[in-house]
Amino acid sequence: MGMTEEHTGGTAERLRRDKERKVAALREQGVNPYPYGYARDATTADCREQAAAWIDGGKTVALAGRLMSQRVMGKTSFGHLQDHRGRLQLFLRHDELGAESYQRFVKLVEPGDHLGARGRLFVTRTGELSLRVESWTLLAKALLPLPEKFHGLQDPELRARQRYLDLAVNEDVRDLFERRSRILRFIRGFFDARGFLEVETPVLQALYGGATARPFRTRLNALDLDLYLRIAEELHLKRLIVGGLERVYEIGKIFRNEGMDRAHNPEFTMLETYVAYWDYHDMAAFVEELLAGLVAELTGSARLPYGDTHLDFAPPWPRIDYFAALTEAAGRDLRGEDEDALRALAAERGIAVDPAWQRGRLLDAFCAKLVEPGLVQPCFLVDHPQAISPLAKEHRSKPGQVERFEVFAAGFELGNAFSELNDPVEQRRRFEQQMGLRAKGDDEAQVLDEDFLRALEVGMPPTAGLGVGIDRLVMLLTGTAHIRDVLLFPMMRPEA
RNA sequence: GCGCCACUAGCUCAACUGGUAGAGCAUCUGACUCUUAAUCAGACGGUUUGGGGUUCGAGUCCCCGGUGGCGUACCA
Repeated sequence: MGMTEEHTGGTAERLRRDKERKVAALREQGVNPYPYGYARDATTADCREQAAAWIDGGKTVALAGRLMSQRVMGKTSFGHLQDHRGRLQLFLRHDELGAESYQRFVKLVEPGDHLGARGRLFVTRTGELSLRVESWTLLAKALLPLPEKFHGLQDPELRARQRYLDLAVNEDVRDLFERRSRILRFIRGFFDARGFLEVETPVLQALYGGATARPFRTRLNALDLDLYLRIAEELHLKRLIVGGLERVYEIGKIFRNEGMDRAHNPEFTMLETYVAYWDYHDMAAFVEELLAGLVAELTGSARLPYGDTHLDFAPPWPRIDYFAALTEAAGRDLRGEDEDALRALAAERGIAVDPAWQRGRLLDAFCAKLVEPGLVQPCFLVDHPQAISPLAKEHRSKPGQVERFEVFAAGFELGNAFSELNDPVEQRRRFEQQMGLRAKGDDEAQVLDEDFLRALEVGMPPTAGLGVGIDRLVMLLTGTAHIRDVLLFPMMRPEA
């Protein structure tokens, strides 16, 4: 054989054994490789901000973080310590730490381990702010290696599956999720400043509604009951308007049992808000202010970089009538066309349609294909057909249309809003219309909800409602092409 | 769903028309008291995604499975 026992197994196994051996050696030296805490008193960012003063004052600081690199040069060593605010170089000398501590750092510590380090700041000959380490403590020993230091972790599958590693080594990923958090914080602040109540409504529901989508099913053993995961927040939030809460919003997970691609994850975050006594014009102005504010928060102006150009969010944005846009894109007015004519035209234009779809959804297929991709600058597509908007109020002057808008930017639908239908008799008729579509095979058509109708019968004031897909908003605001990259833990097939 | 493509060491990647699987980083040993992709010398590490087939011979060609990427369809 010629191989010693020490060298059997793959590299991964050997890397792990080396680290386990180090853990054992540390314990033998009386060092706990997994202690209980560390009295950190500064971050690497604090060090950078206060560098001049702290160097002058000879201030001793205690940092904590993950060792990302290690350069041992005999009796001097360098390394980079990374905390959640950045990195700082560590400088360790044999004659300053003593043989035991120095050798322990050289022999038993590796990139990937968590350390606490105490010392004074100085600037090296090459000009890098560094910590001259006077004492250090192992805070947690890693048993797996970090990815390669120069190329890092690039495989998109590994990055998504092992987001902890991706976050540990890819700074731009940490930065993106900080921006996502800022976006959510800004939104909450915006609503809170205007007297909105943040609420939470059920995810598990006996009936699903509020959107056109297929649900996930689950089961409640205690009540021996089949349940659905919600596909929208709408119907519960409107019950709250009936209850007199007047201004509510919810930011929560929605689940839709449909395709996955770069713009769709089975679970995603939706913002919905409902405001009593507003109509959809009020809501449009509100959306303009919210999104312009968000863009300003992230870029300092109303302009958002987008490809070679930019999107201009300064209000007001154009209002584009649904049928006017459709007529222009299709080259003729589709309002008078019957289903057969629409199907023939779809076939002619290469637009895929489902045989179960009725007129309304056929029209929307044209819109999705011909109109929406061209909506690059922020705008509102307004006054959709009633047939595809069963929860929206009929338009006050356009027969067959409803008071609804969809917000578009970069060819993406960012939000959907309407003057909410609050006539319980008309709402029942619309539900029955939807149930008719279901019976004809459209399994995405909406389900009649008796309790919601009862709520409307108790009386809902005139109300405007809005839904915004947060993940898509984050994609737009951060210039991210794939929804996977704005989700910390995107849906993945289980590992084999 | 469908179509195309990819999968080689822990990570990032090589290996011509089929002919003994390599490198850098990481790891281990040694040298080195201002380095930073440290450097220098040496060593270890592989069922080439799994299974089957063709062939004297398969990382390479064929078939089936797994996972992913991109495109396409629907939904936010």
